[in-house]
Amino acid sequence: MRKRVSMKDIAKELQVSTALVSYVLTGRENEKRVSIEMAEKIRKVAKDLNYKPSQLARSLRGGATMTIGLLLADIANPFFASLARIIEDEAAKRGYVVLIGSSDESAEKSASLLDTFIDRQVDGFIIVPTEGSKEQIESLMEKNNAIVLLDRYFPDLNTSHVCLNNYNAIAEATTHLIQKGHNKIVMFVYQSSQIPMQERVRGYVETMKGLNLERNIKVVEVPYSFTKLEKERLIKMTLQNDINIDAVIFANNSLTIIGLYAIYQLGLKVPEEIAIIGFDGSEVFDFFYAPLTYVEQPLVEIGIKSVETLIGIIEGATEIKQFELAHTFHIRNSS
Amino acid sequence: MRKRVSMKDIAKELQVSTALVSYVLTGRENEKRVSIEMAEKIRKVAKDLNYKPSQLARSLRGGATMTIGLLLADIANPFFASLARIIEDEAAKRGYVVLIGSSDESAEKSASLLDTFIDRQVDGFIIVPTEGSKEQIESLMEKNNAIVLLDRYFPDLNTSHVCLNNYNAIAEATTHLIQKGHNKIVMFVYQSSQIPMQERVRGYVETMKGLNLERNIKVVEVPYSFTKLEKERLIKMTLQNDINIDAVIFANNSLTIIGLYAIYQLGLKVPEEIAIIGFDGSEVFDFFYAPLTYVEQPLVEIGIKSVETLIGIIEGATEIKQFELAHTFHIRNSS
DNA sequence: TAGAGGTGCTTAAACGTTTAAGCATACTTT
DNA sequence: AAAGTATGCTTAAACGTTTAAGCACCTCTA
Repeated sequence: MRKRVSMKDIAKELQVSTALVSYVLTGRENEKRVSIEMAEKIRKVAKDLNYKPSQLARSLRGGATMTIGLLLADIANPFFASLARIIEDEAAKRGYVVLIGSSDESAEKSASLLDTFIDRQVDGFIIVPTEGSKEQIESLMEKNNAIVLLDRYFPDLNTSHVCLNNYNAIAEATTHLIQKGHNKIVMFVYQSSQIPMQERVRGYVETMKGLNLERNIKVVEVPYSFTKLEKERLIKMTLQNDINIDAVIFANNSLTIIGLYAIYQLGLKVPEEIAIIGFDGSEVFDFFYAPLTYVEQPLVEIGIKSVETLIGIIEGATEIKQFELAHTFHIRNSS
Repeated sequence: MRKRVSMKDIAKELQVSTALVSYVLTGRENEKRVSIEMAEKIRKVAKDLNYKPSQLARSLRGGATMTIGLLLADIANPFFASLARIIEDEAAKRGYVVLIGSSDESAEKSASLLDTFIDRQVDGFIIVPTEGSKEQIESLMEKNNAIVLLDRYFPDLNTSHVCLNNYNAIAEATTHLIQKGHNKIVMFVYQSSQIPMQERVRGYVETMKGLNLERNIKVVEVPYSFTKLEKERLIKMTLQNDINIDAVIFANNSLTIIGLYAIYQLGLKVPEEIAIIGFDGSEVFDFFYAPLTYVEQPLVEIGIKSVETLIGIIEGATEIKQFELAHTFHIRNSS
């Protein structure tokens, strides 16, 4: 790599100090009373030499790296990939660059990725917290880092967050199924103490209770650590063992897709033998033999709000903002 | 944010020079003849103060940022998302961090993202080049940057690259269809002068010629700029207007998925009325009413090879490495 | 006993910015 | 004519590392 062109080179060329060059190239020539002629000369030489400021030096000196650390569960998961895309675009608009990491829902990986982000001195964090990462978040908070939690949060941690109103989403789905005449509804969720799952369960449970279907409540907890095949088997067994089940709600995207494999293999008629409600949307939902009714999250809004909020904090905002955004419910053939 | 702990703090604490601290903490205490006792003390204080080196300062001084710029077409596309995941993991293993950008196949966005990468002084680039970005790559090459092209390349540019052996992949697919008794095979590709598309077309055309089916050759070029709906419409019209068509090959992932929507809407029986071969795999392929026969790319191998090659170049390798990796052909119900 | 060599440390510059402080010089004002 | 102020620039330190060069001091060898 050829030697970088630095302010020093421009300064030398014009026999002036680097201070002057800095003033002009950061657009503070008026404030710093640089003569118009000199400003022009500096800009010209900068252009001629194809000068590019070193973000590195700027960051070292100024403290800000204009970098955001984004910790997701898995970037290969379409839900997070889309979110990442939106966040990157939004961040780029504001001059920020995004470092992405995938925790795979492991607290260990989460810790190690957060450490990397710290080493890189990111200005702020957007985090989809995994189970068991509460202490990590707390430790970041103690050090006064800018943080926005995404998709999930810890109720006893006073952080900004952006997520879905999970209760409402599932409550509407449950109500819809009941109105359609289903009442033996089973819900598949990930075994998780995290708020979103809890809220989704609550949305289901309370709605069932409210319509006097308490005795029909059935929540199946699928361990996240299961392989795809094990999850599929658990779903199949559940549906086979209780033939009264006439509807299922899958509490998230990957469970929905795995669930579809299970139902497909069981050869169940949808929605006659079983109605299905999925989560987050996917092309798969369109191609399943009964196009799926599903809950859609407002991805764009979630992405933009999280970046906005984070940059707000980075720039000094102290107010804690907690967004619970509204879902969209798409009714199609599976219910 | 609390003030950072720097080497200076450690040095002050022990009344020594920062040089000594640096020698110890970068593990060169022997080489630099630091006494064992002193080394121990320094390590202890570093730990007590929870010292974290500043990558920023290190980079500024040393030149290397331990950062890779990864330019994709679109991170929200599952193919690229999976690739990104593999590349990140592989890079992380070697101490590198990855900056990701999505060009949307636009040369302008590509230029602007590459500029961002340059500003951030990435040590190397992994690039899925878009049409019209040849000059950008050339300009990077002139400045002696470490570059690996991914998925595509420019034949007259002497860069390292990692991609699929596209010719073989489509040749096998074509042969398979013909063996199954299809001979009016149409291929849908993106309008693109890029090598991979050209090679895929060549794989189809030469195979057809080789089996005396020259007059049946039909390649439909879909403009990338079309909306999803326009693409779908073009595919539908093609299949409706020529009722002799008995098989289709979709030359990439997104065309396959859009094509499936089209075929689904036309209500064609698969493979009786039309056989289908898809590209890259997707859960959708499993749920289509005839699970799809498709060409799979060796994602993991592609990802790892590209990182390996790039880091090789960063570390001084001058040899140009060009990989054309082998596909896997999955035969299922659609053909 | 002088020189060679080893040991354990320090000094100071360098990477490329930003920025507070200061210094001439010229022009106004009273 | 002295004081004030505006103009246009420079100086030098700072951010947190790395590293070449050098300085004492000690021990060995011939």
